[in-house]
Amino acid sequence: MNAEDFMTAEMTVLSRFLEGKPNRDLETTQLVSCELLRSVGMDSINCGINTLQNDSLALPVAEVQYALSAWFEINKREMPWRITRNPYHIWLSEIILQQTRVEQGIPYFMRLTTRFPTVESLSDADLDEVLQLWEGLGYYSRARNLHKAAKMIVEKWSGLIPSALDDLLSIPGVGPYTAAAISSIAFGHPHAVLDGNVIRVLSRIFAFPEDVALSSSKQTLHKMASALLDVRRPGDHNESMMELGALVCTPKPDCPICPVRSFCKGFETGTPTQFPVKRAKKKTPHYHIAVGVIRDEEGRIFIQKRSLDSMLGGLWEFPGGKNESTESYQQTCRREILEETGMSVDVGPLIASIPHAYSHFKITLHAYDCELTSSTIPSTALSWEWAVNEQLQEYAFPKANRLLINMLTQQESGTTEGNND
DNA sequence: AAGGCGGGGAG
DNA sequence: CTCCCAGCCTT
Repeated sequence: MNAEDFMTAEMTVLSRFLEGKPNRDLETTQLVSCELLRSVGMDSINCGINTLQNDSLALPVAEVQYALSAWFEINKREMPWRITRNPYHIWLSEIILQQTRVEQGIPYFMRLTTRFPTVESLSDADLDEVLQLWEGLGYYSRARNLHKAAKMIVEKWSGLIPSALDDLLSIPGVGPYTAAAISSIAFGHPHAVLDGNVIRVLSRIFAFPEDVALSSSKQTLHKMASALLDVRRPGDHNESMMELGALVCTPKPDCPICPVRSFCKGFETGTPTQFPVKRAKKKTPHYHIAVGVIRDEEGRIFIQKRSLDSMLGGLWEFPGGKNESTESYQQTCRREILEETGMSVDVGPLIASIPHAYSHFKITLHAYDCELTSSTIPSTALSWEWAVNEQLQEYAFPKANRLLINMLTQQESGTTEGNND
């Protein structure tokens, strides 16, 4: 087909789409080839609902692309990183958005780009400051890798984000998704992204019957995404797939308003929510953590910095640790503080018990008022500080620790200002 | 291939 | 409560 015929075909497809008459049998539309489907085993998979047929799975790619682009232009949300193609901003936004909702990430993007307008300014910063700006966003290895990556980009590429997939993949914190996203959105290179949204959309369109966590499934889904990619506008296409997954093809999908429902096997069979197929995850354990609030003679509070390679690495915390169930929480508190810092304390009254959920376990943080009984200088391998209340705002703390700090601050202001109740 | 790694919003 | 989000890294 020559270019002119292709244009004509596209116009035909578009006008039919706009008339609400998508037509699977248009001979001018590109089809996801049966060869592709066969190569990934989709022609003979019994998904338990019905046996999938090549014909019922073949997608008119041009129609789907038009449906997606038309929907996207009308429905896309405004985001601060959508007003630019500055690769640095695209990179930063993609790191922020890993496992993170757009609404949650926006204020962090604004603060980080304001404080660090360039890769150089980010690479020159202290990791502590980056972590402080990242506090509350979770997955702190992203912040550590971001900082490490900035230094690498300055050294290796003179501060310019590379555009080639292999170069991007060599950057700490940049994996297959992020590399394809930066490459396509910032540089217009034809790489399809495969994230949680795209996996959901594609697994429903194709009624993909296998566990999407398997690497073989990822490969298959990526081939599908690549076959569907609109190489004339890769970035917009990728964003439209993800936006569809975020706004329409959600865990509880709104199929009646979906622009591609007429191409969707999941919709056709009335069982879109059966996809994507995921194995049940095991339930999370619940730990009890006891920590101590220790003040010196000047009323400053003891805090320590978590090891960089640990969970919540680089953040600050109150000393303490996990209860071993053969002991009381007070005993846990005393034992852990001695082990971690070498300081002996008398454990006083309970200040608060704060519940908190992590992704793979739950904790209750029991905080005790502690009295230092040894004059020993803390002999911990970790960094530590005696900090006054105002300073506590300048350190990065995990969520449960931050809640405790807020309670301490409230207590203090309540006693100094006098309680009217 | 499997598990670790945060926090928040939706239902 | 549960689910899951513009995933990456280590083992």
